[in-house]
Amino acid sequence: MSSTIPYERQLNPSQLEAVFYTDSPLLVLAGAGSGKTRVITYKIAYLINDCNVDPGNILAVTFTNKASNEMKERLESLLGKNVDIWVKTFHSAAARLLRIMGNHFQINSNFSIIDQQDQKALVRKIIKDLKIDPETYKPEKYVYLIERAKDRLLNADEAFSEDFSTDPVFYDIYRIYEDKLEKENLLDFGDLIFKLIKGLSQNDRALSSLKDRFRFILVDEFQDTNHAQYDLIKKLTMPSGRICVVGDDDQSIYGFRGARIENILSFSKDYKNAKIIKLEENYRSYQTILTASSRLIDNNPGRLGKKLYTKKGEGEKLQFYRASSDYNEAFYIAGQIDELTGYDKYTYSDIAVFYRMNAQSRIFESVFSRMRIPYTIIGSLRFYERAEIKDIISYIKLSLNPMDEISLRRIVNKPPRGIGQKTVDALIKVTIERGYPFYRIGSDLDIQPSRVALVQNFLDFFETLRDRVNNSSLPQLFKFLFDESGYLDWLLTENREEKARNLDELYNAVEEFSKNNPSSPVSEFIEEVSLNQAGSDGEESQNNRVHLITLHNAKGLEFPVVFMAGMEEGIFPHFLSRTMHKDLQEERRLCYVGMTRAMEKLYLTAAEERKLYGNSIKRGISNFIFELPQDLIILNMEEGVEYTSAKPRERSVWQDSQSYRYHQNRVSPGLNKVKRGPDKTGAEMPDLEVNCRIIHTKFGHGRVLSLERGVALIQFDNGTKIKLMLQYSPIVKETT
DNA sequence: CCAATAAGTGTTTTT
DNA sequence: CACTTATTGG
Repeated sequence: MSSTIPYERQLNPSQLEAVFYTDSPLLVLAGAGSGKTRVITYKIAYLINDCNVDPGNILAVTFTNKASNEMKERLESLLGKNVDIWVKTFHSAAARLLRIMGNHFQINSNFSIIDQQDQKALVRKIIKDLKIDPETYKPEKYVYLIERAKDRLLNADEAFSEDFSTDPVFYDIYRIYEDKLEKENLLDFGDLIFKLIKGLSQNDRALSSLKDRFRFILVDEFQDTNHAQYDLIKKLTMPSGRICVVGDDDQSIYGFRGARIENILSFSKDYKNAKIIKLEENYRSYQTILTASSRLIDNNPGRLGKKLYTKKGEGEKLQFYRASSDYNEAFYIAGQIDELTGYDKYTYSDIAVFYRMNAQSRIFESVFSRMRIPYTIIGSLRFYERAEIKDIISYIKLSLNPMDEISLRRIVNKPPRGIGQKTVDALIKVTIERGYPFYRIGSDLDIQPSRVALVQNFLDFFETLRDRVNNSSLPQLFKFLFDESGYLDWLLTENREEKARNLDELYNAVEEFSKNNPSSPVSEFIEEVSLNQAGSDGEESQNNRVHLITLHNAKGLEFPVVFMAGMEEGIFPHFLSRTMHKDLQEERRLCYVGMTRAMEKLYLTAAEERKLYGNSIKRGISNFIFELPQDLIILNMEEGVEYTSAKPRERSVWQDSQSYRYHQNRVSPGLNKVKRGPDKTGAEMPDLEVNCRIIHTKFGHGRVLSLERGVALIQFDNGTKIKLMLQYSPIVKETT
């Protein structure tokens, strides 16, 4: 091959086959760590470089914005030049297309995009307006149903005739919801795909021009596509068949959001001449990690089945640790991190702690900062979901789309302007009745005389803002908004300095964006913000920190050392995974995903008692632990803590788990006692004094009673008095 | 209309 | 626990 890219040197035979194969639709079944992103990237490069495909004719779909940025970067370094190619998420691609061609199918192209918070608020309002009880008719439930209906390409009427839900109220709510969005020119996430498909199926010309434009489509993380997304793909690639999808049925973890693992199975039915290539060589983990995780995932029925192998060798056994409390669990992990970074070759950034829910990150934050372990939280408090950020963004959304009631309500009285509920209601009523943007409404507005001037003030400000939106640079616009709206002053007088700091960060993001996209209009920034729920990057560049991250967010990443915390029945697998969408299997896949992120060392930890939402609850060890090959696990635990599975009451939850039966009352024989590594040497003795408060990894909080010759007598808060040799004890001084 | 306080509530994962 | 929503009194 006369190519400038050394494919043969950088890809194995199966990968090469996948990259070069273009004769028919291609499904690449790529196991964890088998280089699937690499395959997609090289394939795109191959198409451009060696097959003379115009980059503009390629559409590559990724699962997150982060992934798409990464892929773009890799691609550019591979081709050695900037390429104008669409590497986007389904949602951002659809949004962009709707902006461009929406006018062909009755979509006003300055629609704004609402997020889940807004959806929920809107549905709650609808429920209240219907005068039914939000207790029994929970907004979350209806948001969920509406989203699923949209995935299935059903509007309210269609859902009704298809008998989509057994709940009759749902159809009323959905209908009103649809109506509201339509009137206010708003689209939710599901609409982006849904409306595009609808438009395309009613407009042949638009469809064929799009097919002509995207002559080759590649989809990453195919197992996480929903019905609508797959439908869109089919619309665009049938009958041409120029499509390549890459996925792994074992890593499908977004079923709760409509992802259909079956899409992988359907692929070769839908595309009759599809070719399937499996990638089974893993380049990431040692064999032990692969063996253990395969055993776990084997418990899922109906898998396509892959046998991952590695040439990296056996590696170490997994470690399991059970602490008495969540607090001690965090301390144990902190202690291990100390050792790993002290004696071993590891740096902080080699290490990640995974957990099931964001709420679990708190305890690590407090323990790590006390133990001076640098950390960064990925994706938790999502930046663009913070109230102050949404407020500012809403001002701009409103100026771009003055019919946006949600945004208007949001900001009309922030900061306080003397415009209350009644006045806003009147304002909106007229807006909707007349169909005019509200700012054109003059004196015929039915409000208290004392409010007229106040409303006028607001409208005047808003006029100026609209002018700025059109005529100022992005940074200027935001500066204007911060200052002239009175928002920043309001925050400062209210003593919300942290929020003010967040606005600074927003300003940085704005500057960054306008530097990278000098010619982009404001609306593009807003769109990026609306679709990029993941939030403030930039933190990512902070070097050498332990990553704290949810299992869902961990997909696609890898770390030399991984801790999976909270391996408790009810936490992971989460107890709601049964009621909401009875999917223990998905939880198991999530566990599999977590485990296969680890390259060298994998620690699983659990607490006997854990505080969640205010009260402490005791839970058994996750059944996932018992599904692993026990001979590949080194067991450690705090004294007095047992290696047992869930309590009977909790266990009844898992009637549907094939495995629970085997583990009833299982108690491990001959455990290792708490094993402390060769840790703290004399060099690192804590500097304590009599009476100071300390924290001990194992025993918790206490106070120093006496000190002599490196031995401290400590009174622990739980009543026990113990003499400890400082040199060997996991003690730190309490710093609060 | 608004700020402060009380009450209550729901507890996963995210484009 | 931490957050949102409802109520009250100014």
